[in-house]
Amino acid sequence: MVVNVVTSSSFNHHHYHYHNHNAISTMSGLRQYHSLVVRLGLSSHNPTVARLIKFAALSPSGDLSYALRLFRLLPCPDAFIYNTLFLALSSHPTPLSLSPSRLLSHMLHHSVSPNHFTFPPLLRATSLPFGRQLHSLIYKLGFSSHSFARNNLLCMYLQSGCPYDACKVFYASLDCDIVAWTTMVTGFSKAGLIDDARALFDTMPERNLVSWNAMIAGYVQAGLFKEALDLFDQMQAQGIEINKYVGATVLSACTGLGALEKGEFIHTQIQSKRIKLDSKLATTLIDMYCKCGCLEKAIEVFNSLPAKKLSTWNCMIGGFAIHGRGIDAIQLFKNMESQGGVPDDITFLNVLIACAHSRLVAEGKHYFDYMVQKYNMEPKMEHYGCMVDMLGRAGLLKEAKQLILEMPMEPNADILGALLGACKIHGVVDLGQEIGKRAIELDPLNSGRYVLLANLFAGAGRWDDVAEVRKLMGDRGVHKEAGHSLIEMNGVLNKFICGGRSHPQCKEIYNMLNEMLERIKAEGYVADAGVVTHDLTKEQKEEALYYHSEKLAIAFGLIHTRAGDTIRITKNLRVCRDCHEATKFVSRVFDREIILRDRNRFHHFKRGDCSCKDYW
DNA sequence: AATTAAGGTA
Repeated sequence: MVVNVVTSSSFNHHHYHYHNHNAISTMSGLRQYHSLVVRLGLSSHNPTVARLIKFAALSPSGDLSYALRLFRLLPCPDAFIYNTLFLALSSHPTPLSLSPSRLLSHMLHHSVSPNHFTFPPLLRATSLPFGRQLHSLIYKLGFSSHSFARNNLLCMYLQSGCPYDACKVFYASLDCDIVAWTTMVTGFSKAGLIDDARALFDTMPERNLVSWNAMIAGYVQAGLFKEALDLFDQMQAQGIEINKYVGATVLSACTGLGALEKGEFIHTQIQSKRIKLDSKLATTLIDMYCKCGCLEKAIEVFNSLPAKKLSTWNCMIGGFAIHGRGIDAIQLFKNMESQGGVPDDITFLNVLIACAHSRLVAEGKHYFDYMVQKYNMEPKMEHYGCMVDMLGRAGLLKEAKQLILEMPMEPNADILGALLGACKIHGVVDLGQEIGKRAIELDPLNSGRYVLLANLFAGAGRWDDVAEVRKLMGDRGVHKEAGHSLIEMNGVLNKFICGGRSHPQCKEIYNMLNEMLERIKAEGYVADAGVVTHDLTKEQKEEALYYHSEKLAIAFGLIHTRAGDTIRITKNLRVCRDCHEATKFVSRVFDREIILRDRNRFHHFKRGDCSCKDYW
């Protein structure tokens, strides 16, 4: 743009002409415009410079340091400009040289009065203790009943871990709006006060889709998936329809439970309402299909996406990994690279998990080196953990131990736990004892390592050591996590615990279970009493095994399906070897495909075999 | 001249 002679009378004309037809869209455009502004002698003209600051400070393609330079050149910046900078500070991820409190001091020192656009972004840019000073300033300046200021004040206290202070503000105000209520519900949930969140939710004077989603998401984040789905059902019963946020929230609840039917129902609603699959929703949907055992459906959704973000690739690679389809995971990784995708540490973690679960040791080693060589990435603790798991499971215990010694960081309990798990699989008691004790000391409240160590001793017949581990657990008040299995049938979730008798169809289920056991025994199944470590008689051990929650769930599944059908079960812990054997027999004898999700991965049982090839 | 509450992957 060329400007020749500009007289004061023609100036406004030129200025607004530019303004209307040449919106700033890049930093280089902004620089050009800035030089024009300088030549026009407008560098101190607040409304003009404000436009520049706004773009530089807030646009994703902006440059905050440039905005600050422009600001410092202004002799008398106005409230709008300060507010714009507060907004920028509140949305900037990294801490800057300019703190919100210094900027506010500057503003007050220059006698610029805050207005009702000042405090909301300022509160979001700060935390305690400065937040308290803002609180009193808001009162002094008379903004305490301004809903935007108050709502952001609540947010500030809640995000600073002070729900009590938020409560004081909240309950002192008689005219809280729906945003304030919803903010409190979210804040309580995030503070772990899920019951208080629900109590607030139940007493809200009005609710909208955002409030419903906040409460449902609170349950999901607390791991209370069943409660999340129940609340969603209530929401739908009131005729409220989903949007993409609620869709994503509820899908992740389905994922947590392995509730495929419900997940499919949500997918159908998303389609019928023509909700666009943005990257978050798509990732959630793919993850739901992966973790509910429907890998083919996940692939279908994945392939239907016109553009794939890194998170989407990661999710799909992870899906192949947990289903034991290591080769497919690697192939997908290669496809991603060939399409110009750049992997991150999660991508590599998923590739390594895929290798570990599919006994692809050479490939795993290759990708572990490759992430360093090709992408210059530093393997994190999790990557080492995965390598230790992979090597250990494959029986390469010495290599696994060596890797732990060579790691640049101190191994944490997860790393040692992975090696302990390998010792358990391969019956290596001495190393397992040493590693197990260290793992337990590092993370004494995790029950899993005690159980693993006790089982390792039990396998070697070292009952005194078993008793010692159990006593240690008892003394520390650590309890073995109770196992349970879930199976969804006609939209109803059925939960079974070991030896449980509370199901309405209890009698039928136990009859079926006994019939099932008789038939598979006739086909050669023998109970593996070695996995039960209590000091019981052989009969008692078998009893305990026979009524494991997954066997109850399978019996229930057999009642409600026919030959050729698929039974899907979600278990919260790892499946035991005995149940794994029994399930193989059931798949053949009763001609069912049984898809079992355990804590770590999927097992697809078909015609007497499992997809994990007994490697898990 | 402009603000606030809700979602996913590891």
